[in-house]
Amino acid sequence: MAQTAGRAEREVFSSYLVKHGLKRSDQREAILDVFLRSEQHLSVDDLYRLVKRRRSDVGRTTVYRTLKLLQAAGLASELEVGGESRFEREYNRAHHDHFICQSCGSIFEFVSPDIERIQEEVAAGIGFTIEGHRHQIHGRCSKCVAAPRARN
Amino acid sequence: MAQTAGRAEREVFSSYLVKHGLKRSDQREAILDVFLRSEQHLSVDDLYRLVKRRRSDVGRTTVYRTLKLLQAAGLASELEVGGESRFEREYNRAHHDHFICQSCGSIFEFVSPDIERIQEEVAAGIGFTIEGHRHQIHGRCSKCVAAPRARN
DNA sequence: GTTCCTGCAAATCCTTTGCAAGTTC
DNA sequence: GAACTTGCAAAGGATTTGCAGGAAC
Repeated sequence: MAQTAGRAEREVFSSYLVKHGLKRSDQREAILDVFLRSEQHLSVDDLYRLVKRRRSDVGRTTVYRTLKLLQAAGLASELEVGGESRFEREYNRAHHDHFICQSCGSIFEFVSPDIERIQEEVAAGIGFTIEGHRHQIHGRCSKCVAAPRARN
Repeated sequence: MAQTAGRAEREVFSSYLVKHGLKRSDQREAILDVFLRSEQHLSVDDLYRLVKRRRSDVGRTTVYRTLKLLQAAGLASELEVGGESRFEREYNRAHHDHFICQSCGSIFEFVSPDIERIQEEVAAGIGFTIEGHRHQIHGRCSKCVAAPRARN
């Protein structure tokens, strides 16, 4: 299942490399693999540590470089949470925004066609052409509201 | 007018200092002054350079430190534009979000009660309690769409 | 006088870059 | 074999911190 889920992405990455005259490497495959299997919204360091467990000879630099490739190939997208960069899968995923719990750090995704539409209207009102947006809502998730022993 | 506009803020800052056992200083006054008079959305460096013009003996460190105080006193709030921290006046200002033109860099503010309301509804749907949010829309402003010679 | 402030330089933190050695095609 | 990759160490850029001297109260 996880294999299947990642197959398309692996092919996209392969094609991207070929198309740009780049080469495959074990490190790149390990990083992509870990990225695809892991939970969403990992920081560079999360990813680095996870990959390191599998191949102790991978350097942070390569993780940074590979993440750039994954972004360029449309497989990963970056978001910023509390001043920290995080990455999530991007391929074939619909646009969405994020709720972030200040207490436990968990991230929930949401989409609101209404908000998207109103954005367009407001933008049109001042002649602004939208190319993208970033919408993060922070607060407390239901668990943390119920049990208010905050993590920090 | 500018004087009048800033008077309340100057008093808030004074009270904040007294209340916390802190002291006034010429540097702090100069920084607050420049901050209040200048355009919105300045970077630390913008502010530093502007203050430096008036008092060449002000250090970057003091600008950083004073900005923290202004935030704590509720006079300034931080936003992040393209990986760069920027600061805007916060005191007695209504909540608003930002359009950012990728081409010329200008920032427009907007508010949509509808979006705010829908946010609350979506949040309520998953039992999330909102404490704040950050909503930035990027694209091209009307000027830059009309005259597509981009700045960068 | 005590406590707080300031600027400088040094230290962090995160990310990128130069480079020599190793891989891929 | 030519071109690309890698990891390390060094360099960068933004922000913070230690500290000795100076200012405010």
